[in-house]
Amino acid sequence: MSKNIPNISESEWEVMTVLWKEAPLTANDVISALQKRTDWKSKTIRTLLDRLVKKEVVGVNKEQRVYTFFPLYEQDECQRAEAESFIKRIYGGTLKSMLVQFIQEDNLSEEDIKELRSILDPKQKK
Amino acid sequence: MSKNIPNISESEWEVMTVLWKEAPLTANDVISALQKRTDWKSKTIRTLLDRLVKKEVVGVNKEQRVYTFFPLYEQDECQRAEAESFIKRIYGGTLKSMLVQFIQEDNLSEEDIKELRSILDPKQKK
DNA sequence: AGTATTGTATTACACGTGTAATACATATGA
DNA sequence: TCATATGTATTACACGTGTAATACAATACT
Repeated sequence: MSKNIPNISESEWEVMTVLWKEAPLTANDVISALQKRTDWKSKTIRTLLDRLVKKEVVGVNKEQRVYTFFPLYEQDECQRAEAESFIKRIYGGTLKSMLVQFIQEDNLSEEDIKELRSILDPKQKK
Repeated sequence: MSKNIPNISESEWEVMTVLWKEAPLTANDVISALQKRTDWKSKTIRTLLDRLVKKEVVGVNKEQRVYTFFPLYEQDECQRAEAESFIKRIYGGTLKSMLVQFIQEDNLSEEDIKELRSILDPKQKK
């Protein structure tokens, strides 16, 4: 079982996606990447990075004068952790009830449904 | 399109589930219901109720001396709103990628998958 | 009628988060 | 060598949330 992953706030999550795409990166690398998508000031992003380090979600290499940062958890495991707690909180624990709602409320196109079915299919012949 | 639903915090969500199950209820009703599942003090629950009222997620009837409370949004729409923002935040926007992960990581039993497939099926013949 | 009880209203306080600014140290360029 | 730029460290501050406690008002009991 994966250990307890600290909470990652919404803004922090943005930072993580940058590091998950590529790491290690310097603070400036992260700042450049994020400033393409957000209007955060560099100091703000720096704060987020520091908080992630303090939370031990991000590691830092201080051997050079300019530090480099890298994720300490895989994106998958963080997503799974978030998904589990989300589903428990909002749907009482079952992914199924969530899916049911999505389907019933017609938020999925025929296309989507076809795709979902094909994702499920291979599992059949296990 | 459903209007903008205010943010409902984790604890507040607990309160909402009580009101969604049955409403209107007095504060004491809500308190009793929640104290079966949590160890919150009555004052705490009262605060949560008041905050929900202030946020206009819960309505209150003050015609009697003892107020009664009731939800102003359906559970479904709140769930959908949460789900959408969650999926966008964590999975880049597609329910599919979330499902893929769940399936690939073997977090679904054969049973679950069979059920999901049967939920998807009826839609086929639309 | 006076007091205890029970609801409602107001206030509290710490911690996380969003959103930085300021201070400090070191390397770099003039 | 001194000023400047650039990176890191520290500090700030408001708002939401978790978690209540205290104050106030009206009813109910003695």
